[in-house]
Amino acid sequence: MADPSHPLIPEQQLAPDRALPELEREVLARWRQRDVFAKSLKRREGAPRWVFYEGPPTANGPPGAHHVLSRVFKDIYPRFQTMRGHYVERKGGWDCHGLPVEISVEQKLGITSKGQIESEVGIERFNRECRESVFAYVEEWNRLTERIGFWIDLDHAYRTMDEGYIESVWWALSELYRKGLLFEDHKVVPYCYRCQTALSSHEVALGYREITDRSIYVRLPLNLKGERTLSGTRPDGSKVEVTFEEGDELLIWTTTPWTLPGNLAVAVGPQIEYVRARVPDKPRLGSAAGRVVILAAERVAAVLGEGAEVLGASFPGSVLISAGEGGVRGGGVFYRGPIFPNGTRAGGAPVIAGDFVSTADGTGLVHIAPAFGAEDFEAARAADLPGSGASGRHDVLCPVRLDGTFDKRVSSIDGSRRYEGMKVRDEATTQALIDDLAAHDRLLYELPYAHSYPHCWRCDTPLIYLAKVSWYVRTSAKRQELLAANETVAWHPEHVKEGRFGEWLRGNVDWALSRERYWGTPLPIWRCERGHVKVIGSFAELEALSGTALEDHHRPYVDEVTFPCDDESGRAPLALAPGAEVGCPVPCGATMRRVPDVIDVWFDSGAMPFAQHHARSAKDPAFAERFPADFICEALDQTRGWFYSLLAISTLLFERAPYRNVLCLGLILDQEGQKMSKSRGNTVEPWEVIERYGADAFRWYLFTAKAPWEGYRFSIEAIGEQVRLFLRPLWNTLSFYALYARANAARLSSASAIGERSDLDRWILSRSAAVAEEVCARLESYDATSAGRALAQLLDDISNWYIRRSRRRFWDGEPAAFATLRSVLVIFAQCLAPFCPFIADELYERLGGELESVHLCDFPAGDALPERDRELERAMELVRSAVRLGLAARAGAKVKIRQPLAEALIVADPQERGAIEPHGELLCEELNVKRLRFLTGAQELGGYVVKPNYRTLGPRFGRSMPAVAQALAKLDPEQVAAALRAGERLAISVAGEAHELGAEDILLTLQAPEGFAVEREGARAVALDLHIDETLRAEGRCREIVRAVQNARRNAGLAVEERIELRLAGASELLAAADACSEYLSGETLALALQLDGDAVERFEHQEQVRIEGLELSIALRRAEAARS
RNA sequence: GGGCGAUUAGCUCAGUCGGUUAGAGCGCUUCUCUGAUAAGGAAGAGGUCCCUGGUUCGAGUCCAGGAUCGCCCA
Repeated sequence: MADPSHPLIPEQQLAPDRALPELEREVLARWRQRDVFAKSLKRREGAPRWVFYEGPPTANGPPGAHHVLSRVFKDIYPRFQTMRGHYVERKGGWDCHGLPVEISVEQKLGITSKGQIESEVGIERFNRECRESVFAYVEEWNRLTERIGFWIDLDHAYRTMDEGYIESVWWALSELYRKGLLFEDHKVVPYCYRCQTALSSHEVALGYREITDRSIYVRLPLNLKGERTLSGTRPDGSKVEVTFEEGDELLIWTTTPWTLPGNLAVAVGPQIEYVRARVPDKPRLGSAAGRVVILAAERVAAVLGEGAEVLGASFPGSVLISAGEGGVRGGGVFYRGPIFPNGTRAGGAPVIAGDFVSTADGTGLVHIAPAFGAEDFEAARAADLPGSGASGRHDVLCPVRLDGTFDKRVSSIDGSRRYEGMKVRDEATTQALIDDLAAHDRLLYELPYAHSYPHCWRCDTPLIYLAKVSWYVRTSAKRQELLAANETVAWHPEHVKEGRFGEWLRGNVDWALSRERYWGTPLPIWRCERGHVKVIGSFAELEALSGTALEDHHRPYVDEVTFPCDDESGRAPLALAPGAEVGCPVPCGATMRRVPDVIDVWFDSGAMPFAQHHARSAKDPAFAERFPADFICEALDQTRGWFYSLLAISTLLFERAPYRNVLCLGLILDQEGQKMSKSRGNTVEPWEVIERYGADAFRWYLFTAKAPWEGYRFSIEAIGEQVRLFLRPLWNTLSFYALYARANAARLSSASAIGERSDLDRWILSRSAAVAEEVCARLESYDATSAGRALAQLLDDISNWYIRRSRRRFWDGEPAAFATLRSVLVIFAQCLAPFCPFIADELYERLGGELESVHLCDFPAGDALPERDRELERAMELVRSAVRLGLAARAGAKVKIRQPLAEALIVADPQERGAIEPHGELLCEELNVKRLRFLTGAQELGGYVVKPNYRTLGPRFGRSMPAVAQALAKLDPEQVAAALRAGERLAISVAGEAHELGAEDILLTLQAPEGFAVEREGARAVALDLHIDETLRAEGRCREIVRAVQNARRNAGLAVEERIELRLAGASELLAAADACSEYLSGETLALALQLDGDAVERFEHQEQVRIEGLELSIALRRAEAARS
């Protein structure tokens, strides 16, 4: 049995320059062969679950660097939690439905419009093509997933297009319907008339572009004979009276002239102040000069120019309002409508209230076309206008057809010309409308207007907003519940909770579910001609009703399933046809047909907690055991995507949040901070990174470069740097261990006892325990970044301090050193396992780990860790700081480290001295000095500077702090130092008052003197005695010679443990030095024979000439074995 | 236009509760060490902590306003 605390002799030497990608492929093969992932799960069967949900990607395109990002973060925490003793199932998933899939198929089939799908291709073939293309890249996804070490069960991945999945979604929808949370309504949606489809919000976001539209100011004459005086009240209670006259005009502004034929009303801000103003006589105001128009007081100057005459006092918008909830009011004004004939009755059109009206631009009066704007729609409906689809009505005035043309109702103002068939956003149409307004004296003027406007991201057609019928989930009714559920979630980063996500929930609107598309989960809603609705919750239910069993519930098959309506209410509700509310037979008996829409794909993925297990009940154990998730992780853009759809569905169905922790990831940008995109050509291909540097390097970079939600400035070089800084030194540490363990094989394998651990051993063991604890705590709180940085620090401690300082002991084959290094490396491998699963496993394997893989280990914690010795850790910190100072002092004095010096003077307080002194030998070696001398006072090394400790004194003295600082500056520093050292308190006087200061209130800093080999840091300093006597000089030379010989050995290609014969010749000073230390020299260089003479050294096969302190030295050496034979 | 986040050395990033000399790594220059290391050590150059104002004895840190960038939304 392999005890990690005992030395182990590796079977083979490890090349220091081992190619990591190749190593990783071997580790992968080992995992496969040993079935490690399955075993890691098996080991934890019956343990408490820690639940992970996979947010399903779509596999119809190749995976990119950002997918690697999310997949490695989806890997590290489940791996960690498994090591912590949890049972962490990881079921894969694929998002199959949706527009991106449809579009790739459209492109493949060479079609460009929705119409062609039905007329030329047919839904059956189209969906078959979709089904096939969904997994076009699934092989590459699988390959990459495995290669980056993302352990997830792809063999049992859920797929949103599977029959079982769809049935679960149907169940969810029928539940929502049962709870009254699924309903049908009009809604204004962004719409592409070329593609003839509504766009989802994130699609709209893709297409914003800066364009210049023609905006116009339009005058709408009041519908008024003579004059009329209206009174009103301001919010502050003051009364207002204003008289309108025949000929007064409402002034509106629009950037979309084509929406005017849909006009039903004008909205004003009830609390905005308006005025009657006379249009001045200016060229551009042309024919309107002298007219009286009504607009917001604030906008007069901007719209009419400086100096426009304002008639009378201003009045609040509420005065104007003529229609509101419940229909037409008593007061207010009307204007002559419709602006363009549009099939509605001519007469007075009302003024209504609009909260959204602003005076930032325009006139403060907004023309309202309910079918063409979401705000228009809401305002008109709130005012209960006919033609707004208001309560109980389904008569939204929408004189535009789905192909983006006006219908036959729309004509020119005088009725002379029909606009039917004209595309609404065509320039010719805009021109015709403007000409028409001008010809009828309605136009004030026109103004180019540059703004950001959404376009279809596929075909670049400017979008229009159009009222359409859609099915909704009534999420807004559960807003409080959604917010309460959000409260239970730990977000990483935290600000998402109250910020982006919280804001989104607070502004929650109902979830528009319908998509007029083909490849998606069909909406399970059937309706008869009389308007009765049935929502089907299972396939069996559908079969029972229709007698039809389907193998595939996608369109078009499901569209063909019909059944007689069994409604027994005796009423035909609305039937979508106005005025169709009539009686109905019992049972109704009319044919029920499916509503043709499919559902938003976000509903698919949001249903995954239960749908992935084909659950159709909250009590289904397969679901209930795995709900909610402990952890999910996706990019930040999922806030309104998956994060929301999961929360909404779970809250509405199960009244709780579906996840406990959410990790949000940022974007991957290129080096310049630009978004990566194929068109920019700045993408970094994952495979390139992996093949060059390996998956561990990629992972390590992503984990440790920065907080993952901040986004990455990513380049392949940045990953190379991580190899150089972390993975390579790590591998070399292992390689070092193997090298010396093998060189000392005989001694190590025969030694039964490890022997006593040195301070350094106990120090690195304590450090590794400290870091293991920290890594564990950080990973528990989803902070891989600082966990990884702590590990990097530990590696530095191991490799650049522990090993460097212990080289001699490794060289001598001291079992305690090997045992220590091995334990430390095993702990390191275990801590590193979730981060870099490949190299960690290789380390563990090479170190003779007890189990088949590091990934089957428990995370090192508690009794499994070496004992902490915090005092030792602290002492070593002080020692290393003294070393830093000493080395700096040497550099300052330009004395090489190889030259021994007699003495180092250490200034330290008694406590520090107590910590450093036991490690004096180490300090001497590192600084290459013979002795240490400790000084408690700084007298010999310059003086002290006394500074106030603002941290303690600031709160105490507040604004008299400067006086305190002044008082302290006046004291004699040496006396202060002496007094504090004696444990006395210090009396000072500030503004005539006496105060006492303790040691904690004073900072003593050393004043560094000029011209001495002294370095200081705070109150510590190290100085060096620079006097070099003959003994020291000879010793220094000897070390130079040793180094030269070692170089020669290396140049000769000798292995570290090979013995040599050595001959030196040259300057007598050097030979004398070599003679004086011949034992040391032979020992260091493994010379069995040493000859110092001026003889012909050319008899040995390797020789070289070097200069030491300007003196010549000839070195000749050969293998000792060669000499014997 | 609104919300969220970011802005610290040439580059990539730390910076705790506000505490008085703002750090690390990379890169650069010089030196040094080395029989594990593609490494290590020292010194140097390099900073308007985005700007302006405020709070405070004291602001990279807190507050307000602004700029720029990114994301989300209109």
